[in-house]
Amino acid sequence: MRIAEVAFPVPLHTGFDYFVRPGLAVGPGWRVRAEFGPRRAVGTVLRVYEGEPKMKLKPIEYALDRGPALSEELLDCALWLSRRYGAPVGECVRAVLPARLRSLDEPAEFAAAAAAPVPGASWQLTPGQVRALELIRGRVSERRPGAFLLYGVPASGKTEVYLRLIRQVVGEGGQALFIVPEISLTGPFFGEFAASLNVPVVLWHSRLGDAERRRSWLAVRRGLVKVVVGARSAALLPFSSLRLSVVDEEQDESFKQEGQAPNYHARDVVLRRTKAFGAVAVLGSATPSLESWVAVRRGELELVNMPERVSAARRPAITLLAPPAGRCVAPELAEKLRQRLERREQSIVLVNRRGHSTVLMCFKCGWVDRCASCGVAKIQHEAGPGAFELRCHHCEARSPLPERCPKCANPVLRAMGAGTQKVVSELKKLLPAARILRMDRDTLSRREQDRQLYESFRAGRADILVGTKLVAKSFHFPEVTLVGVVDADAMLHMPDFRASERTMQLLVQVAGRSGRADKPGEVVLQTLHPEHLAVRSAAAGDYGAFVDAELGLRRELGYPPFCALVRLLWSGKNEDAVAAAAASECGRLREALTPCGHEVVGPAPAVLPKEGGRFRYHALVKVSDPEAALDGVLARLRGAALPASVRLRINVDPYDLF
DNA sequence: AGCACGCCGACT
DNA sequence: GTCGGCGTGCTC
Repeated sequence: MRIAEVAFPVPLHTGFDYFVRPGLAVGPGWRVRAEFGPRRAVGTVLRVYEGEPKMKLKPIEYALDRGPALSEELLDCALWLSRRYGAPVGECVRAVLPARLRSLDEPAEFAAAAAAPVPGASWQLTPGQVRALELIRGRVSERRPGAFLLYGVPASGKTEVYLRLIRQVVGEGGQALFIVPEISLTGPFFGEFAASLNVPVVLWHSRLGDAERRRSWLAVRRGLVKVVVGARSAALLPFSSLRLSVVDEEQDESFKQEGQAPNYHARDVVLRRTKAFGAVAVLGSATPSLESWVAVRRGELELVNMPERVSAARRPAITLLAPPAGRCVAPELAEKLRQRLERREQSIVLVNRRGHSTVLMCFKCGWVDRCASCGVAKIQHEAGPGAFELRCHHCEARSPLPERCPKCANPVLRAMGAGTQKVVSELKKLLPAARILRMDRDTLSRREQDRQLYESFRAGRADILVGTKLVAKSFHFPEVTLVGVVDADAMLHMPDFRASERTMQLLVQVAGRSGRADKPGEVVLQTLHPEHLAVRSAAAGDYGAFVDAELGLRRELGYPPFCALVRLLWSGKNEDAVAAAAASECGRLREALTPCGHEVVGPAPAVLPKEGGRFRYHALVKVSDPEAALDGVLARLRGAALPASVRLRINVDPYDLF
């Protein structure tokens, strides 16, 4: 009897066997409809085999299409996602299929956004660019697979290298994938980039509507689309003739999908799929992730160095300052801002937090207002001129500012620290003539405002841009000659082993915004920890020294990239049941894994202790030898029995440890 | 995730 | 009496 194993889009780790009627054409990757429990559902065939079933099988009713919806390569990718990230197969299959795919027989013509022709770049390439292009181009045209880490200091012209490689591949008829961070935020700015490619480009990100998503997906599958510029999910598109993949800012955390299974990392998916196509992958960064450095040492990535900045651009001068008491901006920084104002040059001020200030606290009893549904401290926001409210930065719930402590009635409630709003109002007082723009998640939440904001700053209609780390992204503001960081060490104190790496990368990136053109740039970092490795190396512009030292620390402490982490998150409405399930499972895991040299940390209430009325407990498994042991650990976790009221989420290589 | 089944509270 | 709440269990 012919049997088909079918995956359904449900959070279950198994496929389900169905009887295949003689004469029914189905195979791996085909979409089929069948009875699934009390309902009928569309599933995807994982494999077809000949066998005698142990139980009575239901039949497949029919196939939705006349061929497979998923190529062998893409189905294989879905199965790999499931294994690598411990995610239910059906959800992995769903992740590589567009929502509401009706049929595969839609019209074949496809007009991608037309690109305005741009004169070919004629400027002189740096020796680094020439070397990089020779090496990678050769590999592309010889059709030899390869994976490169393009390590280029800020302003070394990585984008020009990407563009030339993409044009080459398109000229040879192949497909190119270009993945960039946060395209849903920066998407509006990519028009000019797409135009400079001079070929039809498809933008792929999470804000696309169903119809456009479906059309683009099918066009990529048919090979009608040659270039995709997209967010992380573009790594899961159904390429037919992929020849080149580029991941820009490869260290960026937005490439890791958190929150929803499968918790994949687009960088890893790209590397695997590009290899499957025998194609060339390029990971580019001025501040590569420690994972990629280790991959270079292991020979999995080839390092390509671009140490020179293009044209006359020089590295900005960097000054360290102690943060001033009682205010946000030190007099020295204020003075430098004033000088820029006089010279009609622009400045960027980075603040790590949106809102007005940090936690609101009662100075008598220590009471802190926490969000009822998330359990985290609320942040003070300026709702209007001089009017304040509290906001939960997790769920965005708002509440009025209490006049006195609800616990001890003490009227003295104080908010510490500084957010973007407070820095803006302080700067307005210090520099009344300055035209100041603010850019953070709050200002970008209003549609189209982001583009206006960006354009008015670039057009010189403002003098100072105050913002969160969004301002560190690769926008080009040629008139910026000063970058100030109000709280350079804000992230260092996060209880997270990546705190140092994140700080270093952010500081290098934001410093790179200063002095790009012929005007020399300057950077001021306000920090209480000028001696800290991340701050010191950022100030010295020595990423290599940072990487060496930090890798030493990671190895010593047994953190990635020298082990794999698996974060386990149990949640449920009954806190006792959640805690008990977490404890017993951790006990069993510890018993099984400790003898193998792995470590189980926890369980403990999650840093975000509640979400949507569900209590959360978490634990961390450190897998010391991921190559050999990760599969086994994940298999053990999948098999774990749980009470029905408790849900377990598995996150492999987590970035979110809260 | 759906969806059914089952066992307790306030309605016509 | 039964409509409906959501805890529990199952899906080839």
